[in-house]
Amino acid sequence: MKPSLPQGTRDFAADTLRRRRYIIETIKNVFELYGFEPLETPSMENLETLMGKYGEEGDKLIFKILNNGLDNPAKKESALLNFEHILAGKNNKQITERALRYDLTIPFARYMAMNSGKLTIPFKRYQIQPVWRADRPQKGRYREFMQCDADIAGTYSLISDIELAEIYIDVFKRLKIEVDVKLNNRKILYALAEVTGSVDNINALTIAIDKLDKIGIKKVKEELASAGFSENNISLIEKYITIDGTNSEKLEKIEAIVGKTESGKKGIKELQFMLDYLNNSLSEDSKQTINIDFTLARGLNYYTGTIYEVKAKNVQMGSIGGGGRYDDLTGLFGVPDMPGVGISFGLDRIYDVMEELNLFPENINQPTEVLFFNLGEKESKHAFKLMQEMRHNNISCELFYENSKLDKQFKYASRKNIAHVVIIGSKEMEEENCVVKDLAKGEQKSIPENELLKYFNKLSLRF
RNA sequence: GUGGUUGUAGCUCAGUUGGUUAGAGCAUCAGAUUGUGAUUCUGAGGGUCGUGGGUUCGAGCCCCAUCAUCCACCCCA
Repeated sequence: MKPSLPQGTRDFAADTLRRRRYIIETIKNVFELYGFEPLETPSMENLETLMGKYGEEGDKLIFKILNNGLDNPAKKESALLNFEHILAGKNNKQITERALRYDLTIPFARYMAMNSGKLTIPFKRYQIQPVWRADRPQKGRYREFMQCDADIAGTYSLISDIELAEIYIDVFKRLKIEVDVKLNNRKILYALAEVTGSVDNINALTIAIDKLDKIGIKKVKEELASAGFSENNISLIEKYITIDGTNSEKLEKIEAIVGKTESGKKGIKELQFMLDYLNNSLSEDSKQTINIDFTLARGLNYYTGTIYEVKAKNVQMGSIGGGGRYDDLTGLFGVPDMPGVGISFGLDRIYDVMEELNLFPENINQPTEVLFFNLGEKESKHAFKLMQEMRHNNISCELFYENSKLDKQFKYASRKNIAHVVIIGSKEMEEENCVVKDLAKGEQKSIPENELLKYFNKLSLRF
């Protein structure tokens, strides 16, 4: 059998993994700075936990797990019958009742619903785990990818929404990625639907305007027309989506369009509140990265208030983060009145962006620091003891396993990017010293054995 | 889910309108030299041409299917 990987999945070798961990650590550190606590949930959920939460398209992209025991001959007939339901596009518990998680928000909601009595409310959790989607892979899109989520559940306070925006800014500043953090509010989108009499058709409306920066105003209008919007409404929508200026100018202009409806008023007020806080706390630089964008819609249909989306500048890539406020997430699981707000970082896309823009620090790899050469039986035994002493003092070392020719041992060191080699041959053993060579500089010196540890400690190779 | 691209040695690729034993560079391994490495020289191994069918006297090349890849759409991180 020829080994291969399932579509859209990847192995990660050391170099990649170290860089991924660098990003994860950065995100994790910021999450913890803001008081979030870690949580992990199983890779699979009951199918009914996930179905219907991500819209029709989303349901199709959920990886479903086939039940065991379907090959039981005694149940063949009912299995065939049940499979008919699957073919008809319906789910059937007898065939599949579990699925791989599609995101981290719904599992979190499920967890909240199951533990609402025990948790300290508001509950702030972060979760960094892979998710799976049965999408066709393409640039920046994988079937297995890592999400890094932070959610706050149990408060309507917009301070939590504001904190999440700050987290986006902090993380990307630390990673040195220039970003555009887009902000909108679902209530404003809803208000637009109201004033254009398309509340029932809000999905078509949001999908169309969300595409503005991709397909342009003309095509958006065409799409609206074919979705049945009247000319009057289309020109109103055009006014809406072409609003420009500074953030506060945008808020002023939107007033004229949706300011008369209840939800419009509310949405504007909420955004205004957030902006006031952000303008007060952010540095001048960071203020520029926050941008109100009324065309931002986001597909997930459980959002009800603030919505976020982050795009990297100077690179062609889908959004590298997104999130929003949902005022009733656990309601679906029988626990009412549990509002929340959350954001997600797309690790894999962040990685791709950093790779493309060359943003990873040089010294991110922490290979072995010292390689002890193997120059024979007695010599290696002696070297081994010295090496263990170094290891116990947190210096990562290796001893070459075979007594091979020196050039082979040198090659191993340079291929593994090991900075120093220690050579102990019979001469050195007699004289109780060793030769330390810096491979990058090509310099070497003789050091007494008992000063070896001190020597490397001084170099303080770790960062 | 729809459409297209690509798949030849460990890696990057070449391979004429179908025509004998499928090539190169790099890498690998062995040997030649030095108790001190990215140099040089010599030699070697390694491919059921993604997989399975078909057309043909003959297929790496043509046809079909399938798997994977990259990309666009849909949607999304």
